[in-house]
Amino acid sequence: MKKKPITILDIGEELNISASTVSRALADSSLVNSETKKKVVELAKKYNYQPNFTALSLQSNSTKTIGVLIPNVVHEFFGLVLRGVEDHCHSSGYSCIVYPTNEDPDREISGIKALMTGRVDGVLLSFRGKTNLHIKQLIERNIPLVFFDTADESFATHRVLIDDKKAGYLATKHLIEVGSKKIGFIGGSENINNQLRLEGYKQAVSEAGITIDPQLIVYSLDKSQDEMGLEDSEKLLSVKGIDGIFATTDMFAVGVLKNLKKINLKCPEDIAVIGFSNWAISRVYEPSLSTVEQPGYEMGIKAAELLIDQIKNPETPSDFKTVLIPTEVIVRTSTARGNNVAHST
Amino acid sequence: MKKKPITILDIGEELNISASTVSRALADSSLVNSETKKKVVELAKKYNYQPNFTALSLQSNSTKTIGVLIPNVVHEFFGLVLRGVEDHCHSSGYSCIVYPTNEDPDREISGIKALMTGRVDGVLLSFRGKTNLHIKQLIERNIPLVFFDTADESFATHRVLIDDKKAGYLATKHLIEVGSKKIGFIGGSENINNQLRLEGYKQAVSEAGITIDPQLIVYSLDKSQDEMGLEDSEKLLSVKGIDGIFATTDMFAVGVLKNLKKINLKCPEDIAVIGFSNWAISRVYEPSLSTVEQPGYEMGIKAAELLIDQIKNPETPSDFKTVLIPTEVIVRTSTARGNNVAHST
DNA sequence: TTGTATGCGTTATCAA
DNA sequence: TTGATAACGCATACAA
Repeated sequence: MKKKPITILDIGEELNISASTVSRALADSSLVNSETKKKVVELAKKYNYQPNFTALSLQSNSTKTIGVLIPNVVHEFFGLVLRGVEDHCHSSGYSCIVYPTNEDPDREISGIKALMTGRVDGVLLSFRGKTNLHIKQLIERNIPLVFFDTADESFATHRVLIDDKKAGYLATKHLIEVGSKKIGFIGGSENINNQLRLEGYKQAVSEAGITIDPQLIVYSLDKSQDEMGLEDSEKLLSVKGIDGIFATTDMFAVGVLKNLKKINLKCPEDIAVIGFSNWAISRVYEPSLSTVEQPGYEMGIKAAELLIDQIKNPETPSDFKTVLIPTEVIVRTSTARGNNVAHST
Repeated sequence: MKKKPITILDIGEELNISASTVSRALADSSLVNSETKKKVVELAKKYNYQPNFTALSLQSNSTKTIGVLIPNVVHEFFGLVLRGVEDHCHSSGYSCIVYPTNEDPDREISGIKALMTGRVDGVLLSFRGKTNLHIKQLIERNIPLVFFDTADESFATHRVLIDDKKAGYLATKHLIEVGSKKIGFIGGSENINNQLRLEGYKQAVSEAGITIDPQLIVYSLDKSQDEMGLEDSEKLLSVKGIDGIFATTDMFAVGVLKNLKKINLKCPEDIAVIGFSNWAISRVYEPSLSTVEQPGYEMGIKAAELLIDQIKNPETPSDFKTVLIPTEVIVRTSTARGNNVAHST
């Protein structure tokens, strides 16, 4: 039995004035008698009047809400992105509808469809492929759209990314600097981020005059609970003389560290390991894990900022930006050897 | 320049029929001529017509949306809750507006206020205190409300919780079973969950005929990045003869394990350690950490289920349920001693 | 200073 | 079988 919320009409009736006057009084309009204004405000307070959000939206044609399609909410990086998005939204008076897609194309499509019905003023989206058609429809409807984390070049939108290739390059270069010569690459899945990180890896290896060895490059298909890629990293570690590993996620790097203990290889002495993302576990694990910072919070803030700016300035911007959030290598114990010092951040 | 989305009126004009007929045709009403129906459907498809969500909401007085006030989105447990909530919502045709409150009372209050304007059909809320007044207003407005994780007894609502006292009891009892006699308790903050877990701890200790020793009970105020409570657990470990520790979070338990290495105490041989929540890190860390499962996903599913049921059956239910999601002790290396065996889950 | 009428997009009711 | 009209709650242009 839903009790009907009080409306300006109810207030007007009780005061024998029209709804418009109530509306104006509540908006503190200068055209309204201060006596009646006072009465209205008092009554509104008494009944704890709240304007109906849906009516406001219908009339203003804006919902003050954005949609966020995010691959995973149980994830340190994406969680940070979401927190950044929400922080900026909150300070701009916006709300977020969150659609965790769990990397399922069907969920992505149904999310995009839901957002095409005018329930949000804009969309934040991590592009995972397979949804091109629906994204196109979104853009055709002129619904502001900003990509984060991954983007499709073919769409004219703002993008907020990290430079994955550069990050992969820097991580690999760091391994080379601490003396690694036979460096393995282990990636979680063959998505675009990991492909770019692999390109960076290849560039760094080539620049160092080392031949790229395909048997050192592994994509793990491990979809187990923790996705540590234990089996695949074991295989990688069996390559003779391997003395460095770049893993595209911290979890995979930890999987490597675990396997190292089993086969009695010492890290960092025998083999240096670097991960990716700077998750809590990289700080906590022993040995602590060198990694590449992936600033999710900043990415979320920036993406929300660009989106809301675009919502507020609806004339189609001619200059779509690709914002690259800076990353950096964080050196910890797992690569602390040679003339390098471990920072225990 | 926001392109106006197409409406049933537009379609009607083009076909020289009224909006009502279009509406009926789209609803596949049997009262409409199959010829015109066909035309309408075709045109709607051609223009990719989507009914305006806001108008639908205003007219039906329901938004098919729920609000979720959640303390933290960068958090394995709450992330799982959110995933569960979203999964159930998705399969019931609902969307979620997420308000991460970051434990900030102001954010909680502004979230609740935002939800009082009719933009959601119901609210999911983890009660953190200090917002009693606003929650009361929510209830007075007959907005369906379900508590998860923590609840305030004074409100008549459904609740989805774990039995924290029992969980604390079982964790401590497990330590006793593996031979611990002088057991420390370390909790992250003095919130209601931790207080209940402490009660369980006390009960188990007392039942074992051990006197409760206040110096063995510590609440850490560590608000550092990782909240491992390193300093406080160090203090606790300095108590002579301590041979078991129950930490109310896995992160704190890991902090204990780290400190043990420093002072050359062996786990589980010299001291047994059990955490709480069954986070990924408890499986990954070495030694692997015994812990108490805290089923966030199930909690989210159940909470969303109760809320949406209540939304669909608006007559005020007389029997508010308190659903306790079952928990269990997960035994790993950190307590594997005596006649116990480590399960490496 | 206030009231009336209109529109936002849709469905439902009533009339034709 | 279809159309006109009201209603959802609000803001605003126009009339008084």
